[in-house]
Amino acid sequence: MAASPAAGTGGSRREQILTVAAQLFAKHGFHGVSIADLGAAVGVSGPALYRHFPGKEALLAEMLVGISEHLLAGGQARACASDDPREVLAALVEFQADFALREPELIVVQDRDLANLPAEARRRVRRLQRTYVEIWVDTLQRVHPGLTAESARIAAHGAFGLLNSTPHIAPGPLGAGRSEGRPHAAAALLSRMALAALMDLPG
Amino acid sequence: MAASPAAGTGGSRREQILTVAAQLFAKHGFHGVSIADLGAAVGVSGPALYRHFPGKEALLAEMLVGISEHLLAGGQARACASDDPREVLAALVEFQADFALREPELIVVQDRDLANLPAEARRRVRRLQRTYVEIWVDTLQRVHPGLTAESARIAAHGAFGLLNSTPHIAPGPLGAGRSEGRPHAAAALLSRMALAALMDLPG
DNA sequence: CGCCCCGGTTAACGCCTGTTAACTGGCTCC
DNA sequence: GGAGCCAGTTAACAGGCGTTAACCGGGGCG
Repeated sequence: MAASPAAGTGGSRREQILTVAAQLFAKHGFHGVSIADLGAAVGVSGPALYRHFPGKEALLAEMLVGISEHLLAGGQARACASDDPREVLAALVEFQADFALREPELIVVQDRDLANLPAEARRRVRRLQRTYVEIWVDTLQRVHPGLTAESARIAAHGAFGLLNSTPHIAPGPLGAGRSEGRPHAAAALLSRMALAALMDLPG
Repeated sequence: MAASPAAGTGGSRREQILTVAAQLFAKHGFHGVSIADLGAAVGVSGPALYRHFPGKEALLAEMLVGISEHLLAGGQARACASDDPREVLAALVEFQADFALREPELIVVQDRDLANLPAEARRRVRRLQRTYVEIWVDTLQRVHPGLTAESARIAAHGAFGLLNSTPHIAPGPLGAGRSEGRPHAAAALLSRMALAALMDLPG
């Protein structure tokens, strides 16, 4: 009735589609993946996807809005967790690094296919992203009192670029393994770099 | 005869097409721009482009190969310009920052639409990129003797992500103006961040 | 038992796109 | 002044795409 079927798996088909779509979109781009491809990848064929999503763009919208909301929520949680802006900054960096390393496909799709969203969803994602960036800007300005907001914004975007470089790492000894247990060496390295860059700012 | 027509303008139509294509591809993605759109944007209509390029993919190929060659050439020049690895590193950072700030569309297209290249061109671009990265890796290892090649590669990609974040900067006081004369404050800020990150590496 | 909705199928439609064909005005060069 | 190429044009084609329509098996429930 009100509850989704198979609550234990959490509406598995929908989530399976979103997961697979993220991988395919990351590899071939939104327009490079057809509905038929997507269906084939989850084991059904073609128009079956319309039983779960009203259209291809809606699927992308749900994916990108979900990412933005997740990042914003995580950012807000870290921002409220401490009064020391340096601690907050370190937590933000670690959070972003962890996400970027765990979900590189989402990182790729988010900034590559934003333009393919329908206008309304695009505005929504942009707003969420802006709010997330403002958390970083505020924190940076509290760490560096003389820093202008413009400079802080550039620095924040730079840090994102640094931390989100994970998709460019060829799978190898350091970056390898989706194993979530132990701390990744790559995440540690990138976090360290980001903190060094962000602590050295003028002001 | 052997010389291209209008050597003074350097085959202006071809270059105009490439420039406009870069802007459109950066905004809408390779598959999001039709040949007709492209023609309209340069003032001709549709199939006229086939007088200058054998096809849409070939156009993209020429663009991406050109970028990779330009970056590699610039990188090799900086690498040979000094014996002090720190000076080389600083020069590499400045070179990349300058390019990223001057040609943000090319930055976007290069890593977003690599997958849309025909196989042969893609391999060629990948090879050029790998060679460019190796310059950075070598330089980093000379600055930090204990650094492994894997770590250096991750650090290099991270630095690229940081420096290439320029397309995400909303046009504003710091990032504004294609005016090439005075040094951009944004470029200086990003270069400083990148150097701080790269000098702090372990090893 | 029979109803009905959920999630799937295949067939078909219409649009858009890359590409080719056929044709044409103008500029250069002999 | 005519030949020929260069850079355009419009018309047409074939293929692929997102989307819709029509149909159907199966499991839960009254």
